[in-house]
Amino acid sequence: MAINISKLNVQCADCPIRHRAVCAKCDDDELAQLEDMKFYRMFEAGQTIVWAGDDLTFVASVVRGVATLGQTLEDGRTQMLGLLLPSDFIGRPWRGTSAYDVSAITNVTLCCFRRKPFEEMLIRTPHIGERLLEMTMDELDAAREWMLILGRKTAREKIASLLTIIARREKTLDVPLAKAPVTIDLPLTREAMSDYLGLTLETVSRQISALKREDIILLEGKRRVVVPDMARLLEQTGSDPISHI
Amino acid sequence: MAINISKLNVQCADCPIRHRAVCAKCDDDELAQLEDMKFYRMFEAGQTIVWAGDDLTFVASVVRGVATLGQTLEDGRTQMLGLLLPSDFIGRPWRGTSAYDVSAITNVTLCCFRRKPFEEMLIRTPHIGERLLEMTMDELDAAREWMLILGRKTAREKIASLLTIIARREKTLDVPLAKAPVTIDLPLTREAMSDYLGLTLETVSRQISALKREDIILLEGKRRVVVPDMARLLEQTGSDPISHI
DNA sequence: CGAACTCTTGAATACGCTCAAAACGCGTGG
DNA sequence: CCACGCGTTTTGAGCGTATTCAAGAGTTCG
Repeated sequence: MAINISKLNVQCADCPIRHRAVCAKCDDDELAQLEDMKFYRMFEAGQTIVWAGDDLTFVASVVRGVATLGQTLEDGRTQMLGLLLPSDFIGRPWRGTSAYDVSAITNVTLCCFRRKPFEEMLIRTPHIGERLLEMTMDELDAAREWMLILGRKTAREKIASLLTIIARREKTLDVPLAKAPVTIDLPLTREAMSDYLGLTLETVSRQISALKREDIILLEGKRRVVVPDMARLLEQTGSDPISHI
Repeated sequence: MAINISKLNVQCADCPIRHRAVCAKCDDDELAQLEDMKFYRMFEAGQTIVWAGDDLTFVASVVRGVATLGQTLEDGRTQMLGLLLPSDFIGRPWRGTSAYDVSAITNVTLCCFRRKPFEEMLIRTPHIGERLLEMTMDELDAAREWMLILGRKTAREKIASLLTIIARREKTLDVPLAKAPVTIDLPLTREAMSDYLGLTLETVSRQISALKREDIILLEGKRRVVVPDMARLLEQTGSDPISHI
């Protein structure tokens, strides 16, 4: 199922996520230990990486590609819980099964560690735990930001919020208040957006059409959005609360 | 504003949350250091502990009482993000301002640490970081569970989910599949429930009335709910996905 | 007893959903 | 190169759930 290239010799030092992933704070010696443990796995767009409830014998960092974290109700309703971009972490130490569905939406490369050895290293290497704590707290903030969006925003505000959040992530530059046009490449189908926002795909489509009709966004193809004036889009988000760094 | 009893001499060894809070893994020596740093603060029901955006110079554990974590949109819409029960942690190390509103809904006692000394201790005391990581991951799971509820569940399912979650927390006993009646003391007003569930208070009231009409729950006063058959209530939750530990 | 809350219930409205059909985009094969 | 098919997206019409607005009942406390 997964293409498993156990020991493809990629040097951690050259790794694109070296300074943002769970290993970010590691010194040379610690990195060497991780280098020794790691193995890569690749998944094709559309493949499922794990199902909720399945055994998960490894933890991993996303090296390349985009994956989604989601949950499904028995009757098929689904809710996306997060986008996993390069450097994001998959799995939970000390837990043997995945609580969530994880799926590759583009081709994905993971840098994996078997869970047990990783847990042991986590105990004896504070640098890893410190970084993992930071990352987990960031995830928690992101999840709570989504709770506000899901619980209290209208369909239009949800769409505008999604666009600004993806824009914010693509350009790590912070809020471009300058009137320069911003281009957003959506890694998501309309359906994936609806799963993220707790809407139907028809509602997503309608709201995007409406934003386009009002010249707040332009479409280049279906998956590329140009925002001529970011400030106007931000007005449509229901205005985020005190922007929490 | 806050009643500040700086050095009320309560021994950590006798503390009701000794084994669940951020200090749970600390040995005697580490505990002595915390003992030395800590100070208590008390807030009365209804008081705000911090506003989103305000400086937060301490971190704290809830010792007694119930507080809420929430966020507010400019136009006044609010979303509750979590309930803070005894042993839960408030604040984020390395961050000087609160991202959220924190309010006491009953009288609350906090065990506080000034942020800087706590951060220093966090670095030199892995036990604290390990426990904080565990707790943060639990919070993240809880937040994601709420995302599913907020995004995909109907009003009735939301109410049933809230009741089962509070029941689950009150009795740390796991799912009482036995047909024994379960009593739930709601620490929340209808409005607080609506803030939690992303509904209006009228909808909350109507759904609770409906569950009562169908004998799925009984009310003893407004704030006490008796569930004669937990299984029947669980059926109303839209059935949680694969119950994740 | 009255004031201030909290909670319940009703009636009308609106927003997003469901069901349905058609347009678009893109790769494959004739 | 065009025809075909499949998946994605758009758009429409009607419906249903939760909201809004409003009034009244139930509690608690000075």
